[in-house]
Amino acid sequence: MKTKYWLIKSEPEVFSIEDLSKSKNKTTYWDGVRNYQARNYMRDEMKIGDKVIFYHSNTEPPAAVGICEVIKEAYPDFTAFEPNDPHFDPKSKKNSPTWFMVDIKLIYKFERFISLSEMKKNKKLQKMKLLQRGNRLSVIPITKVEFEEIVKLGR
DNA sequence: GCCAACGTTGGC
DNA sequence: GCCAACGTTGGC
Repeated sequence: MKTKYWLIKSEPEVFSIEDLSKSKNKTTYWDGVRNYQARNYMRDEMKIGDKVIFYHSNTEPPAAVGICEVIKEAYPDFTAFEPNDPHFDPKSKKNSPTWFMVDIKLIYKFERFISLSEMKKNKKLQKMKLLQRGNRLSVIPITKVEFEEIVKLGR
């Protein structure tokens, strides 16, 4: 199975890479994806061993902050079933869930965060969907070249 | 099936 | 805090 590469967004106020670093086994379930396209990527294409850039959105500055690995493939996002959860979705049923999550484990946090503006200036990263206008997806496929370029900058 | 209204995302 | 760009909802 060929390794795929992804970029996932999180608002650090909600869940930051420091939070992940402090989590048990540096592992978390990636809950709360409520967009069909992002869900399809997670549910249908994310496989164990895939590599993931962790990105901080809606903060100053927005930046790539570390790398993770997929350690569990898609299973139902149980937060959609819990009425008190901010991600509750009454349309998602336990016997036919709408929403899915994967588990990711931190590989390491970057020594140097790579800001969005730095990525915009980088020739090798120009085609990333992250940089395209109006992009709002929280799970974005990237290429191996893009992944390795960001890792090189952030190491 | 169209599309206006509304809600959310996320850079700035 | 603003607002452009989207996605979703629901009346018709």
